[in-house]
Amino acid sequence: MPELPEVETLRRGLAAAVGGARIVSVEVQGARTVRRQPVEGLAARLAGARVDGVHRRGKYLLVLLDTAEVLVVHLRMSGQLRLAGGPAEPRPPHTHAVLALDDGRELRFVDPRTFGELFVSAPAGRRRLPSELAGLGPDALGELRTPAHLGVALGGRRRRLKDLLTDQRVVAGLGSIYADEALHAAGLRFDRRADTLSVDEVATLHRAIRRTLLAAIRAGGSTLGDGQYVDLAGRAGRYQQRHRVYGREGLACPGCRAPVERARWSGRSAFFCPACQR
DNA sequence: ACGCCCGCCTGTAAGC
DNA sequence: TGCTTACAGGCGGGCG
Repeated sequence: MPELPEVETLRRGLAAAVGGARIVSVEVQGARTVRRQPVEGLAARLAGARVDGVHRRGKYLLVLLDTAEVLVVHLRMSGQLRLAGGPAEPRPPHTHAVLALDDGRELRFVDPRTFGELFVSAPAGRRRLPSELAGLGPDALGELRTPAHLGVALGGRRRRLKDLLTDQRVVAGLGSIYADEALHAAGLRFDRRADTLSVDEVATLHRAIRRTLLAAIRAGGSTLGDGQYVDLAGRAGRYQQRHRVYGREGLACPGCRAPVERARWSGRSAFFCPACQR
C-alpha cells in the first residue's frame, strides 16, 4: 500500500525523470480514474503543459505544471506510476491513463482496484495547495517538525493512537504499515488513548515517526507480498525486510522475542508486540 | 464533534 | 480440483 515513503520515492524518481518534460497528450480508459472532472477537461489542461517540479503532501503527488496548475495523483491501494520508454512497450493490465511526453516516453497510471485517481487543480491560498487537499493535516515529515506539532495534532483526544495517526486530517502520510511500525518503535500500543500520553511519550512517538519514515525512504519504501507497490521502473522497495511488526503475526518481536500479535480493530488489523508496547 | 461502519474494487489465498 | 469466502485498506460518506 503506498504510504508516505513509497510516494516520496516516486516523487524523487518523477522529479528526476520527467522534470522539464512536456506532456503531449493524455489518454484515459474507464470512468473511475478521472472522476472529479470531465476527462476532456483534464486532457485539455494537461496537453502542452511542461512539468516544472514534483511535490508531495501526505500520500498525494503534486505534479507542478508551467500552466500554474497541478496534476494531483493519488495511488490509494493499488495504484502505480510507471515510466515507459515509448508506446511500443506493452502496457501492463489495468493501465487507466497514459501521458505521452514530448520525448516519446509515456507516464502510465496502472491501478487494478481503481481506487486511485488523477485530477487537475489550480492551487490557491497562501500555501499554493489544491483546494481538494485543504483538509489534510500536517505532513508527517514536512510539517510535523517538532514534538509540539505532534502534541497539537493529537490534541489530548480520546481517540486511539492508530486511529489518529492514520487519519489524514490529523497527520498526513501514515497508513497501516508505518503507523504500526512507528508505534512499535515508540513502545506505544495502537489502542492507547491519545489523552493518556505524557509529554515524553509524545516526543518519543514524534521521533519514532520521523525515524521510521526516513529509514523507509532510504530503503525505497515497502513492497508487500502482493507486489502492488513498485517504483517508476517497476522495481520493488526493500523496507519490508525491516518491518518489525507489520505482517509478522506470531513471529518474534525483534526487541524482546515475544510473539507479535494481530488485533482486529475498526474493521482493520493492527500488528503489535504485547510486551514492548504499552 | 466523535466514533463507528459501509461501499468502493480486484487479486490472492485459505477453507470446505 | 473447484468453488466460496475472507482479506488487504485509503478515503468519502453516512449514521447515531
